[in-house]
Amino acid sequence: MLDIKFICENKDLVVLGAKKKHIDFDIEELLSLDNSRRAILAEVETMRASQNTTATAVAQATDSEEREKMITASRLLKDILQKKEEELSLVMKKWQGLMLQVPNIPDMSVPEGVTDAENAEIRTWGEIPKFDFEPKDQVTIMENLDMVDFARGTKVAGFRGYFLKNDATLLNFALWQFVLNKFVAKGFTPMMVPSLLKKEPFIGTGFLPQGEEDLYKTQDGDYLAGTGEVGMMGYYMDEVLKREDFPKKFIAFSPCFRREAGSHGKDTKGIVRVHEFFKMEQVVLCEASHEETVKYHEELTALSEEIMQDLKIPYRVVVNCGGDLGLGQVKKYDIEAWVPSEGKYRETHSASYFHDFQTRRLNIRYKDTEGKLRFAHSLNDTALASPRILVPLVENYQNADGTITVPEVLRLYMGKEIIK
RNA sequence: GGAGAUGUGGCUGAGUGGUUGAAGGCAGCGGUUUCGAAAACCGCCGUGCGGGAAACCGUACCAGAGGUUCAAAUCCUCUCAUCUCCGCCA
Repeated sequence: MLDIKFICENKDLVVLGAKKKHIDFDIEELLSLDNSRRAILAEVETMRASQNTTATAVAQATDSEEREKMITASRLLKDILQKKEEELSLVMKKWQGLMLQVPNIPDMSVPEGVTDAENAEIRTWGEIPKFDFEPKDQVTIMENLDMVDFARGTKVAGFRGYFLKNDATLLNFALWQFVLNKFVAKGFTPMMVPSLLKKEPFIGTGFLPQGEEDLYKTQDGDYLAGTGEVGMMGYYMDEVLKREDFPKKFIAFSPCFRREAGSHGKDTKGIVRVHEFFKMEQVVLCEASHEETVKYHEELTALSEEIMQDLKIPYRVVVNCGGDLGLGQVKKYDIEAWVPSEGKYRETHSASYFHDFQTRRLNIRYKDTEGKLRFAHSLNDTALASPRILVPLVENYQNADGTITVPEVLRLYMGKEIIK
């Protein structure tokens, strides 16, 4: 959410921002609604003031006739006031609905574009492996080694269902432990966060109301989160934090659930796109300063890259184009890992910052050096998402005989060097 | 799931319809005193929204949502949370 005062004063910026994100948004409707909101509010408050004055006078009145007169007058005004209040509440509801639709303004450095095809590569890392044999794809490799069971996965869990087995399970736990240790060593607070959540943190983080079709919903009106960011950001909802405690850095582990409503035909084979997976997410809250935000954005991205470098998986970093940004995101980098069987890079990490878009909705504040309450800034970035990460891992590490070499950094946790 | 109790500001704790944004205490901030500190004393000390250049004015907020009333922290209804007991359970 943006500040309504900011929207009023920077109409052109907001319009250009929405355009760059290719999000349809009628600012004139909001601005005119905001005018009526203020006008009606002024009327209501004037009437309330009058009622309050009368109530005080009634309480102090000694003359009973005078008293009755005042009560009658107040009764009359009450009806008019109630009608105005209803009008105000209707306008407010509509106003709030529109306010939730205003997209955050993308950074200057975000490239123009509509889809992820127009994301701009900013760097690559690692050598694309040259196999002296025909490299197999994730499904073949893992099924041959009895690491995954899709047939029973779909039997039990339906479309996109899967079981990880044997060394895939061990590999997964090795990855979690490796990543967790790294982030704890770097001062991040390790968290296990809930995924079954009330709607407020979803609205707060920007996943609702727009993204509802991609969320699973319970019969109690709760939703399942598609990322630990939702629960982690909700953690400090409606709180005032200490400025001295910034930056707050978390590494949040959680199960993630996505309906993949918009991508029915995509990635139907394997474990790239599944309804249920696990993720460690980096989440940072910092002071409301663009410079601070940019600093941490680069830092978080570098940490994700460090994991890929430790794992020695070739990747590239792209800066996402305007059309590929979410409602609240100001700027986003994706890390894409090389997938040999597809001959291209596939997204494994995503690092975004939001300025105070999320914290304003979540009401997460702190006192600045002048004692003024301000909304904090928030950022998040994937540390590791699994099982997707297994795809580039097993494909890049496959051997001619069908075995997989375990990345060096995982051997300690995995207890073996070769998966065969 | 059943029974009961509770929910007031950063904390503690008064307040059962009328000038209560809310006594008192603690914490915090500023000052007097002191070489400095402690103690003591004095003052300040919530947030959102609207208006205003500002001082400030108005309005709303006593878990949340509705209702009764000229007037609600106070009365009524529902919801949520916490605590105690029982049941169930990883």
